[in-house]
Amino acid sequence: MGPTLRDVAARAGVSASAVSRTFSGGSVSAATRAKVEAAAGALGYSPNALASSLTTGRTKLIGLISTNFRNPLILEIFDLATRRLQDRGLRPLLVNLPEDGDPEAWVATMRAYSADAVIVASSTLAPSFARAFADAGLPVVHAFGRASAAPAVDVVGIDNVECGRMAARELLARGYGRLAFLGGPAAATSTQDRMAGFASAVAANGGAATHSFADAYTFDAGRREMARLLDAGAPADGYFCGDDVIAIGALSVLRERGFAVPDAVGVIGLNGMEMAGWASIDLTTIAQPIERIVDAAVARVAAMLDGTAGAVESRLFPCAVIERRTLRAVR
Amino acid sequence: MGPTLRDVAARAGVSASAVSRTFSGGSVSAATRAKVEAAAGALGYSPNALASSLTTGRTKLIGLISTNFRNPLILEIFDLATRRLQDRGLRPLLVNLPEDGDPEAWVATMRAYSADAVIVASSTLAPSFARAFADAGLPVVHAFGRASAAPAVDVVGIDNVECGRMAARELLARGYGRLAFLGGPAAATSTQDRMAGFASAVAANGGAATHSFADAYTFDAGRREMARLLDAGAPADGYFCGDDVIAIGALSVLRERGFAVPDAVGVIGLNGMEMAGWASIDLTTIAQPIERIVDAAVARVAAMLDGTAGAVESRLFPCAVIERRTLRAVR
DNA sequence: GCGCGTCTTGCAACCGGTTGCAAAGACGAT
DNA sequence: ATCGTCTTTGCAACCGGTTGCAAGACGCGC
Repeated sequence: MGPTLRDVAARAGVSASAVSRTFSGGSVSAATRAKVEAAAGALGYSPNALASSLTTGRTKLIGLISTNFRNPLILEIFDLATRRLQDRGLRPLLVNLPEDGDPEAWVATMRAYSADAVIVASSTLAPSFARAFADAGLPVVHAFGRASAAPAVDVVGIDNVECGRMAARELLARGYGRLAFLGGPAAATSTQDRMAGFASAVAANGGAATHSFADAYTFDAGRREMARLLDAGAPADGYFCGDDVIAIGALSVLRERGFAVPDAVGVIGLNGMEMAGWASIDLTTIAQPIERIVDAAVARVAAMLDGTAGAVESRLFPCAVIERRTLRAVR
Repeated sequence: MGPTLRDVAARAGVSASAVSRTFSGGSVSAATRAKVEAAAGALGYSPNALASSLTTGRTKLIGLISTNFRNPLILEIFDLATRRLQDRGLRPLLVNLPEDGDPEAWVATMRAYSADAVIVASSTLAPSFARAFADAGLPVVHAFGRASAAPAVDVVGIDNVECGRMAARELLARGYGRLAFLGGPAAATSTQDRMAGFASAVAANGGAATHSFADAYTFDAGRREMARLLDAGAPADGYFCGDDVIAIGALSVLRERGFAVPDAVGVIGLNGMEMAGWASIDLTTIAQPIERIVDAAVARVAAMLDGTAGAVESRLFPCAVIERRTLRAVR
């Protein structure tokens, strides 16, 4: 399509190697560099990154793989991740993983494009998904993934079990007595971990929590599941929702049906997405430090490419409760 | 890294060409194909798409360039666009365009990666931005862009001027008399067009509309601007907000300050994003047919790659008002 | 002017596929 | 058995850069 390195070489009256070296930081005399740059400028030459990747083995392409393209939280993640990658000269190759996400097809895709590394950004995928990339020799970081004592791949995220406990403590401290976990899809590792932590803390307090699951990370799924719970009778008075969007949906049903929130019924979410703070919503939630997580994930990937990354590790950042108006005051 | 085509050829006892042809749909005998596939399977071979792009000139990489990574609407667009591209075997190379978006750097990036085409998904960027890609010989579609009578690049989107008129008609029909346009950033082409249509329809009715601009497509920016308007006195009673997120922010201030929405003050948004329909928000808005637009943009790109695309064109889809609870009934 | 070390340069091979071309092979008809 | 046609196959050149190597240019001290 455009002019090639040899075109530039011919016009500048130097060899192809000289041109290559001026563009890839090799050692070239000032005179040669000037000639090459003049010729390249005149021709409108720009080096073909893919051709060079053939010999260097580096494409600067980073697979950015995610599910949940419906959850607004992921947009904050994309915004940060793309910025950070771009700042380092890396290019995100975006993958919208279908529900039935078979890793193999995507491993093959990433290999076909010689991605330098892969960031799996998902709190729902099992560790085995990310491991498939590692097994194929692709550097991989699982952002928002489940940590493990003997990790097979790098994980950067939060301690979902601890978040579950934290939610239980908040609800109990405010005198809510009949607690329920209203999670996201049951298959998600984050749902399982949050539920486990929640249940254990409730049990430690001598209580018992019920649990149920919305079938997606959407407002409507949250609404449907809360409506179902209310219709089924014997509702709880303290809900821990495994995601803010679901919490917002659940909240809308509670308010519609005349439950006094937070006095009669309390709701706490998880994620800390921007909309939870919108005036008409005002959801008390456990916020994830998204920026720190994404920064750490990208930094880790960059370190892997430099070869300065150490052993595989799980890095978890602390979450914090953001108090708003869906839980009453501590008694 | 992985095994190469020649490794497979050696193991299968055939030439490299035979392997290449089995994988890229050339004519090969059944016997050879079987041998090659067996060898490839045993070796775990997967073809290097980038190497083949060198000779074929096709990478199946599609630049997906956007601004506004903070507006939830863009997530719906990403979800659809990535799905549609993936369905066609195309790979989105995502670009988060910085504020000071100089096209040249990104044209160079797209050329460096030999992107087959570029989709610019933004209602704020000027036509000249997309044109820079076309000028560099890259097929480009501007989704959500400004149409033109003599288009230089393909545009798929909506008629923002007509949307402005539509908003004015809705407000007037419901008896709101003092109308105001509260747009997004003034530099955005969509803001300018929506305002122009709004002003012209109000003028045609013998009235006059005021206008002002939020400085970003965010809840907070909408809040700030509406608060400023109210503080400045002489507020309007019918607002057309150039974006749903801004409308939701503006609405929150109105409700906080005790204005009766929709009886005393009406608000109509634009976009039709999912959250506008959430129970506690219930924003009347003009919905863009996002799915049709994205489908058309991707289809157009695919046609360009096939060489079946005709002349450059602007394709606009109709918008429709979604009635909710921020405008009173038609009088 | 000479010898030596350092820097710059070009050649040529290579990265991993693709493809035009001609030779080889398969097959049916005569 | 011969001929002609069609298909399959391998060779070798090529896509656009990179890089090891050796030769050439240059500067410096003696």
